Amino acid sequence: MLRRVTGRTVERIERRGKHILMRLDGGLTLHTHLKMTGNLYAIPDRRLAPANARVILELDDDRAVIFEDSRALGRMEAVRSQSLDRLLGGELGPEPLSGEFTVESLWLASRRSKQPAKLFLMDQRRVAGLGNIYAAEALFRSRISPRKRMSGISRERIGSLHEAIVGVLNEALESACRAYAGPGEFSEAEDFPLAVYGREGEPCLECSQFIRRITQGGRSTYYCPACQR
DNA sequence: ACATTATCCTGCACGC
DNA sequence: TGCGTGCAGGATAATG
Repeated sequence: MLRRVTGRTVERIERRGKHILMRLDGGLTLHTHLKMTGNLYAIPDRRLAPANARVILELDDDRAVIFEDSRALGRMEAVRSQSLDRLLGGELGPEPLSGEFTVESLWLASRRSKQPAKLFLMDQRRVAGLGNIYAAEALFRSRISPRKRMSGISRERIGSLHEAIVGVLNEALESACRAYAGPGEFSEAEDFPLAVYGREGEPCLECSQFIRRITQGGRSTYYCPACQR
């Protein structure tokens, strides 16, 4: 598959949700999803490529692009841009930090969804790019129970949910930038302080009630049973 | 039509 | 100490 990218020019690099798109000439796109443990970065000298690299893309100067993925859940594939864009266009919701993600659009989508709030937020067709951690944090901030059926949430709460999503993502982006320590390297304390995620049994920062962990859609959800209704 | 579960894969936290 | 077991995660396929 990577044979198809040899000799191509990278025209530009884009991102849609959690998808990284390297646009190549000839209508091809090198499509990468990092999943949990993937890492993608450029190094100034291809001879410095780490031994555990899954993919090494040698550029025409000395540099190289490295794709690492310790748990191997990530994907990198070369596909026709046209079919990829059609796929992502249909499967991905609005970019949460763009103008198309508004209180109104979230409100409208919420009206026709019976999904529990947590699963709604994790559903990439609803909002692009929200994962387990930030979905839980956004729900905590807007005081919505992760189990709450989406269509049953008030207009006012949807407003604060929208605000919470944007706020959480902006803070996450900020801390990621702060933690950036060179190509492929991030310092400790990568995340901003998390209020609920990973804090099962610890006291809620707002009310001291113990944070609870439940399973939704096969994944852990953390929330405060007192603050979130 | 919907919801739950298995699958991919490996590092890590456990328990004995 | 060292081994084995099981779980975690995002997305999708398969099953109920």
